[in-house]
Amino acid sequence: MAVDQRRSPSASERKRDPERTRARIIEAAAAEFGAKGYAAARTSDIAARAGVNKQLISYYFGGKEGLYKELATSWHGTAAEMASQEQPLDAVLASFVATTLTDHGRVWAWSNLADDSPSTDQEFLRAQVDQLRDRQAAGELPADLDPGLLLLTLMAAAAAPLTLRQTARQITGEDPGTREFAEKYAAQLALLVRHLSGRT
Amino acid sequence: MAVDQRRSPSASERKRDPERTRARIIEAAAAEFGAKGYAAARTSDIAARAGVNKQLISYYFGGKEGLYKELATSWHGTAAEMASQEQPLDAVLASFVATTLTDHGRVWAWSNLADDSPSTDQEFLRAQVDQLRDRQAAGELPADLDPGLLLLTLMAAAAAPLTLRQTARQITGEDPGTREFAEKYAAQLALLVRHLSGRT
DNA sequence: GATTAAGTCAACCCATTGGTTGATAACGGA
DNA sequence: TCCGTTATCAACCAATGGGTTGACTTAATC
Repeated sequence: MAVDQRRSPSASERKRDPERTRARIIEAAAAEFGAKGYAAARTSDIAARAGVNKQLISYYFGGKEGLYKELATSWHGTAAEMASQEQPLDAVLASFVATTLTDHGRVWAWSNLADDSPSTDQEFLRAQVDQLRDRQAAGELPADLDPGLLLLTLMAAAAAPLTLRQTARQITGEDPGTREFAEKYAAQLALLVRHLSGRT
Repeated sequence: MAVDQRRSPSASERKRDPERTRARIIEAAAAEFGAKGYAAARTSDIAARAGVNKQLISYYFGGKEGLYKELATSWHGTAAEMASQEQPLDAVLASFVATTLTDHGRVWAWSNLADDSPSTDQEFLRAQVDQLRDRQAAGELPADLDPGLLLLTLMAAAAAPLTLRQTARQITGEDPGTREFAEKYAAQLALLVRHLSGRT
């Protein structure tokens, strides 16, 4: 360790780095909460995974619950971006399927079952509903469906490998958590919405 | 309490009734596990809800986990029946939507997220896949879809008010746990599969 | 009626878990 | 270089929660 440490302290070789520590804790929390859900997740496990003393969870986030809330709100920004870009419906569904494989997605699924926190970003949902309405107006989707409920159906369908994880495994015999499965499933969904749009 | 208790002991006015006690505990467990999930559910709450001493959970089921497993397997019989009857697809979906409002359904959803227990009955799933394949052969559903994945999609879609509970609430502004919502949603799904089948 | 078995409960036990404390080390500015 | 602040940690703490113990009560059997 003969490296001069006084200069350029932002490099990765630092003894103390609050930013990095915070980030590591959040990342570890996403993994743990995502894997086991809030109640079953252990703060000591989160700290261990982050490679950090568990007291730092209190120090930075005010405890387990604070950390969870931070996590829940932290990706609202990300979702908002995703909403803005106009893509073919296939692509939207595919990207949604993809996010269900992330830790974020898993936490989202857990939080959807519990009735504690506001899970999804309102902006995102509104934008998506509007987009569906547009597609209906353009004849891309049947006009007699309620766009809100349709969005709900499509999101649930896309999230199936996550929310119905065990069932998916039992039906297909494969692990629904892999990228291959997600791609195959997304392809199937694309096929399905094509049928929906009338063009067989 | 001047009622003669010695005669006809199977009536509801008994001091001790193991059957009833067992049933009450199971019922209470379904409610608690369904509401909060396994990890967050408290055995004392289950006992309290059942109006019974919490030790009886150990006595009858060997503890929290035993109770949970009992619960998980207890409705496999019920599901099997549901599978056998040949109904129009609308009806199948509707009954599936309906079961997502029950405590059973909620527990099922939780157990699907966690990777602990075998959640759904294998028989049931196989039967449903076969049924879908038949419908494809009959031209009722597009033949180019994989029947297994299609079942997954349909189940996920039907379970949306449960698995995407918070999101559903945010999208529609209503409580997705009510019977009215379930009916409205089932109607929407019926409409959707009709579009799928080609007959616009 | 006596004896045994089954059912139920109040009280206690102890491992787990989230959180706190106080000490210590690193960093940055005077 | 010294000092105050910030970051980090090991050890400790209180509460929670699932489980057990032992006593007591009801029901069935002889």
